[in-house]
Amino acid sequence: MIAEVIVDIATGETDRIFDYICADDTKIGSRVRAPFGGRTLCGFVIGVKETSSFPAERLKKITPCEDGLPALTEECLSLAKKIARRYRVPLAASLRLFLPAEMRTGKVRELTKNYATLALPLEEIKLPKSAKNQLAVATYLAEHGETECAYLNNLYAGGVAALTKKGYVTVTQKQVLRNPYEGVDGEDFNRTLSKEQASAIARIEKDERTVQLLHGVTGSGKTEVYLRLIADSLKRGKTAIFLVPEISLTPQMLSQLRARFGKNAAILHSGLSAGERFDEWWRLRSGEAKIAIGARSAIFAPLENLGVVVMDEEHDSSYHSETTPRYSTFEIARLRAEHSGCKLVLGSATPSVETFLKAQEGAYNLLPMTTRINGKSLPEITIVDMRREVRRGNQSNFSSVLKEELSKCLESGNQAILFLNRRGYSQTVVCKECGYVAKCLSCDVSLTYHRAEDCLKCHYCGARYNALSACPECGGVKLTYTGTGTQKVAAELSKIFPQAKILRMDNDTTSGKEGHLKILKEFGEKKADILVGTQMIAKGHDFPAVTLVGILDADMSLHFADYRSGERTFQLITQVSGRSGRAEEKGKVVLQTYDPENEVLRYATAYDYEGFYRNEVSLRRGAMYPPFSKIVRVLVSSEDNEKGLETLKEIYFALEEIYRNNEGKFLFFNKMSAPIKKIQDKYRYQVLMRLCETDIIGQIYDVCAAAKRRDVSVTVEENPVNLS
DNA sequence: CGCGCGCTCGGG
DNA sequence: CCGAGCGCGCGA
Repeated sequence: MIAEVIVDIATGETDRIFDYICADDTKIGSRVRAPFGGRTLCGFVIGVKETSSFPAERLKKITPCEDGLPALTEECLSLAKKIARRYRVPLAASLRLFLPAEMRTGKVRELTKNYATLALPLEEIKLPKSAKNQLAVATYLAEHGETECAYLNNLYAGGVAALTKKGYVTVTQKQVLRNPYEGVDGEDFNRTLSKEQASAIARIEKDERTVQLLHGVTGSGKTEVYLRLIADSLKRGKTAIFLVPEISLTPQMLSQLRARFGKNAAILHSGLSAGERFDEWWRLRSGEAKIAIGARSAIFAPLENLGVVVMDEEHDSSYHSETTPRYSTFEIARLRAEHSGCKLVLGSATPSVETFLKAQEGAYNLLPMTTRINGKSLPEITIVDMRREVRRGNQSNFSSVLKEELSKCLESGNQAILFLNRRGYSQTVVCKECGYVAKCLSCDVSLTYHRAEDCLKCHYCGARYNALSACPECGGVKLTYTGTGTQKVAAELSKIFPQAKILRMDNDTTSGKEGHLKILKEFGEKKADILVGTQMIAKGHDFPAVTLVGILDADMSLHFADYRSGERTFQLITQVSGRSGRAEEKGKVVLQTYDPENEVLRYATAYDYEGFYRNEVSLRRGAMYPPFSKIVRVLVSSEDNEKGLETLKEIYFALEEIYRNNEGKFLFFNKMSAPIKKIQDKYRYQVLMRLCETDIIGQIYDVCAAAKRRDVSVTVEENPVNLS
């Protein structure tokens, strides 16, 4: 037999089928070891046939990997082909999405444990009286049967080894699956469904459309709807995928899922060790687990026979892949749902404009959930005009209203969260004499001062520099630190409220993969009174004692030159406000802004999503922004400036030709250097386009694929999330 | 003249 | 992606 093999080298040149001689029982989708140009590579069988057109004497033989099952299902294979075509990546690159990384590197293997059994009946085992441990082991085995060696060795050191040597005990190796959440057991609040929840479920089941949009206010009980749909799917003998944003797989969430679904749920997330992830993946592949839960990559879970796909917080930016292929999780989710003939359920309190428009047009089924489960109203949001504060001589980050509310909150023994609406919060170093700004040598961005370590760091490449005592340009010593960071806010805060315990959460304090969970846990246990942080603290954590949320600079994200800034600001405010008043006491939100008349802020403080949406959609339609067009950026980057420029030019001329031939399909076409001209020593250039007809996107990908060369990376981004 | 490095090509 | 093969530049 001949196997058609894709070797696991993700480059254009090797992106084709290689024929190999294989055993008759070789299965499509299985992993193999393939001799390839002097070395042995991993490969995937994507087809089998009787004969090859390649000269028979040059064909080599593949050997199977002992996986038990083909790693790739037929659906995975056909999806991988679609992805490779859609994003113009080698098939090997799209196949990789479907496998846990540890499977390819071969670093992680099955975990095996040794088990001991008695080789002879206990009566036939003759031991000297002094061999206490051996006697004890033998007796234990006679009573309990097969037992893990590690357990016995712990109790009776050396016993097993001695018995084995004498032939009284046989030891066998067995594969065991690591169980990452063995200890996690939560209560299952098997709540009775509210009328609204029940009707949402009924309407989803009845509707014909693939995509269902649950638009529910914070606290309306969307999660319970998802869990019921997943449980229903299991009852029908089917499987399910449950996607959540990157950071929301909190311990609370996990214990709830564990309690509800037990071992039926496999959890795939970055917090797992490589071995654990490997085993969770195989539990899904083998059918032992039927629900895959995880962030965006869980959409590639090796499940067959899907009954439902759920995408919680549909609007969340973590669903956009940042690495090639830059797939859209939604697109893939819909393909999988369509393939299995099941529903794709999206949920959000603040759906993306694009999704909501589709729902309004009837392409998706819109399911509103407007009442909160606990019957309480949402916290009241007070807008504070910071311009007036400044006019009154208040230069600090805190308005008098916020200070007052903070002290009230602290007095009553409650907790507060202060939110800085900005990423990469920066305190830059500026020389007052010559205007010098400290910049990274590898990236074209200014450095951020970190007080705790007394150093300067680059937030793009992570490089560290010593703190400056004098200006390197003019030698001046009058250096100032501008901008506000969480550090500065926390410091100011402890001056105003010296008795309060303050916790900080941002990229610096959350080193280590579980760093932020630790901080959240501490705060949840009321070990601090105030939590100061960036976006990270906005996501669905439940802190019952929090009764005050302060948004220090609500309009920061409005000033990004990005068509999505209004949408993002609305989502952020809604999400952050949801942190206030989760339990008995009613919560408050103080929103500080320099632009109090801003429409987005007005709609957000009124919790008026539909108002915001109508306003936003008419703005976008007027300006022909997405979803009424598509923004495409081609980003060229290279360490070699000349080579990069050359590639850019080639791409630009080819694209220009497409532009000339399809003028009606373009709204905008421009070549420029990227806003950040250098990142990690790579020079960056871009071509920006806005398309009103998207059928030429394939041609754009083709041009970029053709221009690719050594040492130059070319990426195509559709509606990019950040344009740095 | 010989070796070293950089680029091109092929791999089943 | 990686190794083989070959061309050209430099040093004794």
